[in-house]
Amino acid sequence: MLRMSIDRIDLAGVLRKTALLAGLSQPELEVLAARTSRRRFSSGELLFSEGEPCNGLHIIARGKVRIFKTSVSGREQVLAVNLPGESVAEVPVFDGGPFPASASAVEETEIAFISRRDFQAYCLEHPEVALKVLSVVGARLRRLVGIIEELSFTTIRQRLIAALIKLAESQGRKTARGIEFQLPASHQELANQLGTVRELISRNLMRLQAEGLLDVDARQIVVKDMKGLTALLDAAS
Amino acid sequence: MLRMSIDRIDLAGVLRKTALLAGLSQPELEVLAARTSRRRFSSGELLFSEGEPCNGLHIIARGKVRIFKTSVSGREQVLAVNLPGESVAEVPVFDGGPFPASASAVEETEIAFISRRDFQAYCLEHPEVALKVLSVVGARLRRLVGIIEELSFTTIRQRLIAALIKLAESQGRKTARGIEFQLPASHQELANQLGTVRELISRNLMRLQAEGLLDVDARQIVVKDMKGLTALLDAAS
DNA sequence: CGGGCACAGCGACTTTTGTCACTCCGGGCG
DNA sequence: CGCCCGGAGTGACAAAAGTCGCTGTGCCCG
Repeated sequence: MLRMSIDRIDLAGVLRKTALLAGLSQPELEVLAARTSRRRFSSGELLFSEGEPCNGLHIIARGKVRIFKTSVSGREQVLAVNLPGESVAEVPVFDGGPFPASASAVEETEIAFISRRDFQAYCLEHPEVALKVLSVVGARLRRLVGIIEELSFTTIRQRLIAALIKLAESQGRKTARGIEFQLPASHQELANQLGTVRELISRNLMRLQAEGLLDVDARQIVVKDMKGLTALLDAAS
Repeated sequence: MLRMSIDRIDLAGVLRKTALLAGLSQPELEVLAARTSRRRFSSGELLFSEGEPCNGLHIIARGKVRIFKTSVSGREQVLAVNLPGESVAEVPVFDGGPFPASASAVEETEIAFISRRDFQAYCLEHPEVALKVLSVVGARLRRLVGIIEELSFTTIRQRLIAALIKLAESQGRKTARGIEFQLPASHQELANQLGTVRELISRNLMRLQAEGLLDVDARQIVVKDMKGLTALLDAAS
């Protein structure tokens, strides 16, 4: 019983931190929390698979979730990676259709789960929440359009360069040798995110190294010539 | 004055037929219609361009609208083609951001336009409309995911075959020679929709003809071997 | 400590895709 | 009538992407 109540309080705290529900009062959060269940997933585990029916909203309380499509030949294309406070699969909650993609936990992950009916009902009573959902879905849609743009207009080399620049800016430490950082994932996973295969990541990294722009040592990257790198992006070949 | 009132009635009729607003009562439609303005676009004209701020919802009363991205090198990727009764650019209306893509009229087109503030306010008063918007946006998102899947996993040949099959099923007439139909657009436009260039459409059509699956005569297509065609799709190389 | 495994590097190809530069054809129009 | 134009077919390439098959290298685990 005590255990139960601790869970509840905890859940309300989680819900308060989600973009979707930010700004709701404590009592309102409690109401939702009471209707929320927890689910735990270990690293690599599937939250759900493409095509399955969806019966509720997933909110990430802890961990990291990867949304992706799988091809018949086993290739994957990552559509998004979501962090705590973000929600997953908002769309099928509202249009009643199946999941458009699969989701897996990248690390040990905890999910707060609200059933479709409860959340829909809640939105009807709180139209401002519906509008929040709409803007979250909007952000998702913009990212998808961005992915399409990349896939359709750029080469893998350019996508890789863009990803490296983004990483350098967000994670990089300046050292005497240049801007240093670690690749956040295996080549395989990077390939999945950029829409290609492992080998091309490897090759293109080597090529950039040969051109003197990078130093690559396993996952450790040193950007030696940031200017040159960004220049390659603008030069749309 | 009479002219004005005819317009109003007409507008309410248009609004009633849109998926977003289906099910609203006549008086409600009138209220919205009163806040709606008309815009006319001739074939090829731009409704708006990617990156511009968005100040309202576009509902297609008549005509056909093409949503697309443009690359620096001038290539285009079509994201959607929308018909009367459908809305365009729902997302930026709600998240306040700029248009994620451009839109042009494919033919003579008439738009009913509702300002952002008016439509948002309306959604707050009628939460069920917000949910409708959500499911329309959801459908859009699903199609984008489909495009990503195609771009990431399939070759142009396969995309073309898929498109031909879809056309054959929706537009085809059975004749002695096979299933006949006309390509709905120029090779250039088809290329824009499949994310490639004109030449590849041409070549791949020729190749399918050489393989005996099709007869191509300018835009006239005769599918001689539907089975063979669908077989090529399933055979994921 | 030996084996299994995930990850990465790499050579040798094959296919696909994209680019250029023409040619051809069928209107429409001055 | 002669010309211009947009749409389409095409050959010759060049580049990018993908496939196979191995090798090497840590690392965990029995």
